[in-house]
Amino acid sequence: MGSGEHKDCHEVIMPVRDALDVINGKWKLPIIIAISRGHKRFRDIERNIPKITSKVLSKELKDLEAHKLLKRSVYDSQPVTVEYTLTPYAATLNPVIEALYTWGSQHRKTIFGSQDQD
Amino acid sequence: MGSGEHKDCHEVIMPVRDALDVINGKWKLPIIIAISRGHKRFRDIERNIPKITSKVLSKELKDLEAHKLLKRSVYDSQPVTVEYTLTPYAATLNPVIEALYTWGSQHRKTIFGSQDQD
DNA sequence: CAGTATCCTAAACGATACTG
DNA sequence: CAGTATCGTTTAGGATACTG
Repeated sequence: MGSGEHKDCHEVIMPVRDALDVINGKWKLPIIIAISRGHKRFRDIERNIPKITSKVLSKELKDLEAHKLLKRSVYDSQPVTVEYTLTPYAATLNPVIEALYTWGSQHRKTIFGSQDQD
Repeated sequence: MGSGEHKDCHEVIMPVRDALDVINGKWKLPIIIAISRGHKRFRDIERNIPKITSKVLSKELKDLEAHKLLKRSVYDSQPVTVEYTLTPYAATLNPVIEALYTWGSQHRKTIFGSQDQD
C-alpha cells in the first residue's frame, strides 16, 4: 500500500542484516579465511589469527558449524586429530570477503594517510 | 622468511578486520542504507530502521561521522533542522553492501528452506 | 523534532589455568 | 593437540523517560 517509498529501504536492510548476523564479530571471517588458506587444525588456525584465544576460537568454530559454514571432522588416528574444513556453502561468502578485503585495504591506506592506527 | 606459507593469511585477514571494525554491529550498514535511500532526518532514519532506538541511532551516527562516512548538517531554519548525508567516501562501501545484500538474500532463502527465522 | 540521561542485561572479548 | 573452566572487563544493545 499507498506510498511504497520507504518499503524498498527495508527490502535492502533485511538481507544485509541477515548476512551481518552470520559474519558478525571480529573473528568469523578471519577464521574462514584461515581455514580457506589450508589451516585445518585447531592450533594451526589459532596460530594464524592474531590475538585470538582458545576459548573464543572454540566458540566461534561452533557458531560457524551451526551456520553450516564449516565441518568438524574427527579422525581416529594416533592420537585423535580434528580437522575443520569449509563447506561448499562457505564458498558463497567469497564475494563478501573480497569486497571487504578490497574496501579494507583501501580504507587502511586512507587512514594511514591522515592518522595512526593499529 | 623460509616458508612464507601462512604469511599471506595475515595479508588477507588484516584488511578484512579493518573493514569489519568500521561496519561492525547490527546498525551501521542499515543506517547507511537508510540515508542512501533519501532518509536524512533523525526521526526519518529511525522510523526506517526496524527496532532501532534513539539512543543507539545517536551513538551510531556519531561513530559513522567519526569514520567520515557521513556528515551532520545543522540548518538554521524554523525550527532548526538537522540532516545527515553520506560522504562520497561512503559510496565506496557500495560493493560491500551489495555483496552482503546478495549473500543475505540467498542465505535467507536457504534458512527458510529448512527452518524458521525472524 | 533531535536528541540525552539512566539504568540495565546479555554478549563479546580477554587472561590464565587446566584436562584427556 | 584440542579443547574446557573460571574469572573478569568491556561493549553492544535495549527500555524508559526526559529535555530544548
